[in-house]
Amino acid sequence: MKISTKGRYALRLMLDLAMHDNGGFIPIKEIAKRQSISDKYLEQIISILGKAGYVQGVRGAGGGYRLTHPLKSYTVGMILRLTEGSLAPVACLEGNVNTCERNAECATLMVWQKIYEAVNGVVDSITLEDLVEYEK
Amino acid sequence: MKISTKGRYALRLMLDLAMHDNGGFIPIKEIAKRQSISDKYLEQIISILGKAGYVQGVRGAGGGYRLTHPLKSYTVGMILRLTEGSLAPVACLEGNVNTCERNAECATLMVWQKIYEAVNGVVDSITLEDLVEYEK
DNA sequence: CATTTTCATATTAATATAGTATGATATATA
DNA sequence: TATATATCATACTATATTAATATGAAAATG
Repeated sequence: MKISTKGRYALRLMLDLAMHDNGGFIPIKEIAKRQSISDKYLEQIISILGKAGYVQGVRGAGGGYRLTHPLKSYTVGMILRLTEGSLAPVACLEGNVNTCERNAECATLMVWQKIYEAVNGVVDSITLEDLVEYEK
Repeated sequence: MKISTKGRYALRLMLDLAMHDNGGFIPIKEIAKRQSISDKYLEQIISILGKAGYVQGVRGAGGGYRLTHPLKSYTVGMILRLTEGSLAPVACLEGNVNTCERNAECATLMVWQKIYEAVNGVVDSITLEDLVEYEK
């Protein structure tokens, strides 16, 4: 039941971009240094965020990344789901297809559903704006 | 953010014991067959439950396992924590020692704490009795 | 054209997961 | 007492995932 470094770093990355946003572009190396995370690993992670349109990257000297939307439009859930994949505690709650044929009689499924809803409730109710506010 | 087979099987195992409780001992093989789980793997899992006193095992012909306490005294949280370990979404929320020196300034920690509390809230509020009721 | 930075992909070490496999020990029953 | 049944205890293993590292191409700036 752990969030991997990928999701954790992605959140710290987005929060770092939010905290240091001055309209310009922030190089990954700066963030990596501030957050004490491998810059090459961060590159991979931010690439996911870039492809989803959460951040914009500009190459070359003076380049870097910046957020593309207002802080309040990023929920923690969006960021974690993008980088971690589904936050469902079991695979049979994922996607469209119900792979497990025991679903109907499965009492434990109720447990996983409730955990799922509880987690979603938390991550979808917190935005980057909240985190920036909190950090100040 | 997945619950492993260990925790999932442990819960199904306990629920199976609860559903088929007739005062006597139920062999692992029976449960394994009903639940379509490897009996040798179940043996390992129930051994953990046995050491914690959640079930009692009796060897030999006519032997097997049975629950040691009333259904309502087993929460899903007890069973999952025992088999999965802590349900904390990040290691720095675990145990007594705060390994991470960033804790004080860490805004993301707030997120993990809230997830942790939400998950605990769910699993500690559901008992085996609830699951048996639900399955009927 | 030299430097900076993103962008893209391949490789790898370490760890965790999900079991199998082997066999000893205890109990009931014939 | 022999046989079958079942727990109990460990050792082993295949596969997948995690958490990076490594290499280098492409683009932009001064």
